[in-house]
Amino acid sequence: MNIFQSLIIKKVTGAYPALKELVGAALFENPKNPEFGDTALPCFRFSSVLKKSPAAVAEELRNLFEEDDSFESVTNINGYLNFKYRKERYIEYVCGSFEKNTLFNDIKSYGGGKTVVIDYSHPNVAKNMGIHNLRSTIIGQSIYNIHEFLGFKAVGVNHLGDWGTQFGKLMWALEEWSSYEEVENKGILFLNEIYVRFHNEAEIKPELEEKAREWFKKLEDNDEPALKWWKLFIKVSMDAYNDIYRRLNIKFDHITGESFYIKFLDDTVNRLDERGLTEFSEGALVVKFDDSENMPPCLLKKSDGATLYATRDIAAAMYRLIEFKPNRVLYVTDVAQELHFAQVFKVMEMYDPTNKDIFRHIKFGRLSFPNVQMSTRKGNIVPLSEVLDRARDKVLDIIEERNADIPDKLQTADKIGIGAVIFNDLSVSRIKNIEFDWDKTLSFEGETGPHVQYSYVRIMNILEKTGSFDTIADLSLIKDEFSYDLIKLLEQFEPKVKQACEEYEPSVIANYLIELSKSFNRFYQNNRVVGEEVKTMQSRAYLINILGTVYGKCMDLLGIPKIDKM
RNA sequence: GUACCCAUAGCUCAAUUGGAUAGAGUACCUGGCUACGAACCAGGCGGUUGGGGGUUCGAUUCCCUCUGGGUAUACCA
Repeated sequence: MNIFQSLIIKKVTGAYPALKELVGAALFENPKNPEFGDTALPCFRFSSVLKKSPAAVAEELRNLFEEDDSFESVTNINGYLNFKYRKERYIEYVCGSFEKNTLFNDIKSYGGGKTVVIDYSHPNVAKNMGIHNLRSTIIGQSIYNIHEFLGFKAVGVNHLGDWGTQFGKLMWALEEWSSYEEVENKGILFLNEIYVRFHNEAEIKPELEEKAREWFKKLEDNDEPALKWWKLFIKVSMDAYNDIYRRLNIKFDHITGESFYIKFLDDTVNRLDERGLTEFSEGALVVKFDDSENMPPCLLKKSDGATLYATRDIAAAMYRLIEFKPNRVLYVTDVAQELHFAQVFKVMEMYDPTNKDIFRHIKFGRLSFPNVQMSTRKGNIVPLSEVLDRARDKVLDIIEERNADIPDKLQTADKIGIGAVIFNDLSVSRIKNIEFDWDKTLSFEGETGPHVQYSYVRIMNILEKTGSFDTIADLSLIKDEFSYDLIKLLEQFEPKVKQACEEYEPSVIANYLIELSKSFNRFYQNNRVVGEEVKTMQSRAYLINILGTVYGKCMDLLGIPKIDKM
């Protein structure tokens, strides 16, 4: 809420105390048609309290502002009370709030240091990171960035899939067909090949599955050769993952695989036992839910006594509660795991009712390639590194065509490719399924990553050319509608970032970035900065400088690389 | 079978969380570079918000139902 809106509320509740309970920030709306005004107060909800029609209420309230010189006009249209701010005061107010980063400081206290644990990316060791890992990784990182910016204590967790019989398969296969050195040299793609080959052979010779189980048992028993293989898998995998994380600017505070929680499993099951939550059903140890939950039971142990995915996630959840004392724990995964997390969270709540509001499944829709079925076993997943390389190469072609003389072409192309891939993902609501489309993603026009980066380049070029100056900009020179629209949009920065945080929706910021870009480009078309009369240039450069800060921050929050020249 | 999610312009998506004449991009058709970068700007075309009921001052939004698509559904993760 800005100072004008505070003033409106103060006057309205002063004159009509009965409205006090109804009036709040949520009541103000941005008029659909900017001709109406800068902010609007819908009077529909007041009408029942004051026993008058909305239009009559609006008319009465309008009279309160007859003498008020904070507003250029106050009009009553269809039950909406529309306010036009006194422009120069509004401009001063918005620009002032960005001055010396006071607004940023205000935003940064929003989280109040509350701890939010965010579990994202979590690739499966020895498996190549594919396009299916992409969404979790970049959505998770963006949510992390947003929380951190808003003053939460964000804890990024990479929960590696580093345990299970698939490692037994690899160990047996490598002992037979390969060597430690070969794996070390050829890396993770080689492990994928071996994995596929194992499954092909196992279709003919089912006894191989038994061999794999034997090797996994060796691993569970800390057998030295098995352990050596396993450690190699992790090293080779992390090398590959870190390459991608570096390119995408992904960071974690804790990297702990499933194997880390093995030692807590017995204790976890015991705790649930002590609360009387467990029972045997069809030979398996389960937690059953109330009928109203409409969920199948959560399996803790198979009939053979082995633990399951859910058991490990419950153990991990309990560990995180103790280790991080979080106010919230977010799991950024595919929507397909909805039931799994619903079960795990319910078990956590049954164990301790105060856990009810802590855990959240941040689910997202499928990202698919046209005509590609994902299956690691068949080996036809699309490796993420190849996607990024291909994006870079396609961008490189376009750069050669349009602007061949920029420096660091390869590096720039990589950043544009990455920005394109990230923006393509983050610009739509999480829940939507996305079919990856090269042409759409790498298009340089319209609502795309390259376009967002291009506008930033233009902003920065202006600032580079105006240089810095000591004199204070004369804001009264800002009068045109394009600047004013831009300023109104800049005021939205704080609410937009908060909304993105509350809804765990980076797309809110992506869409805001598009709005900023459009508004800036209109400004750019109609207002020159460089070459104008000094005072005018300074006032415009001042505005563009604020825009650059906000724009750049939004790019940072999404993880879109910033570029000087493109 | 059951549960959850999705359905808005030819296509990809928004819509201030129940508000004003449902908005952008793209595609298509016009017009604009002797310019701080035309990867841009201005204009045009395009809608029974999947169908039908209901709730109310007001529904793309909430409820019911039907249709179409997706996901999950006990010893994989």
